[in-house]
Amino acid sequence: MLKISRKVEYALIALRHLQSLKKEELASAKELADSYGVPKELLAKVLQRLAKKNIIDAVKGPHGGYRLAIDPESMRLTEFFEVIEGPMGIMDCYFDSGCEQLDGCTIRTPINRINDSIRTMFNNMTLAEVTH
Amino acid sequence: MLKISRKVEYALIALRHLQSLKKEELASAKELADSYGVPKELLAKVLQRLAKKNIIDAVKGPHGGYRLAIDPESMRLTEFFEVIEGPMGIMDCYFDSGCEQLDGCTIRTPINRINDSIRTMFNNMTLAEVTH
DNA sequence: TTATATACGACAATATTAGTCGTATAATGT
DNA sequence: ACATTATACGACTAATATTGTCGTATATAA
Repeated sequence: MLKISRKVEYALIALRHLQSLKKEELASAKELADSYGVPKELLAKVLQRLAKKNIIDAVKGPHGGYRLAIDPESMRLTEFFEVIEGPMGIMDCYFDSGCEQLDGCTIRTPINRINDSIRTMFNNMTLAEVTH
Repeated sequence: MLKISRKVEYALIALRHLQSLKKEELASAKELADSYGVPKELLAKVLQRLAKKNIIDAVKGPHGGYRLAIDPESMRLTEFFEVIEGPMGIMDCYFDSGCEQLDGCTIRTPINRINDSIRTMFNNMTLAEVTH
């Protein structure tokens, strides 16, 4: 329980690396996967997602790759997590409307407290605090 | 990711209920399971664990059940989680020595930062804050 | 036009979590 | 003594989530 997923882990590792590059310099999924010993295909998917959300820029073709597109200071961790995992996980009770509204929500207050706490915490943390 | 497990959820619900009872009053696994619509067997297991760790008292036989044995103010959430889940989850990087010490730990710093944050947070929260 | 890299969906393998079942043991009341 | 009710506990199965793989399409540089 309360585990950070591999996807997020890989994303953070990759971002950390991209952050260390000179401006305009690129790193490909293959390079990243090789240097950190993580599965290339999976890492690629994560990078694609980050690219789609404009957190990183993607450059196609030979000598292509990725480069940071945002200031990590400017992105909250909650937002970042949700980019990768979609609105789930902790946020179950926030977004999951499959839960029966009636009896349930009195019962769930203790869990909501914890969710709130975690959420607040990650709302107050930026990507930079983790990757720098 | 970062989900609270059902076991923990059930435990919190049960504790919350036990807390509301008069001194010396008991609630059985069956009663609790029925009133909150959770699977009895699973809840029973969780309660047994809490009993084994003296967080609640167990009384056997007809009209038996459980009753709170500690002051919820006195128990940190980390400790509580570990009673139920064992030393795992967030705590992966803390206790899991199966991870290769060498290359790995430079790579994992971002994740460790997050782990630290979560852990610190739950260390500073008591059971009471969640169940009251 | 070939090689390299991203983009993306479908699928398979694993791991984790959730839930069930059977049986033993203890206590209560008749 | 014995039937009933409740906890204790281990083995097992089912469901779900995560992780990882594969095939194919598309863009681009040389």
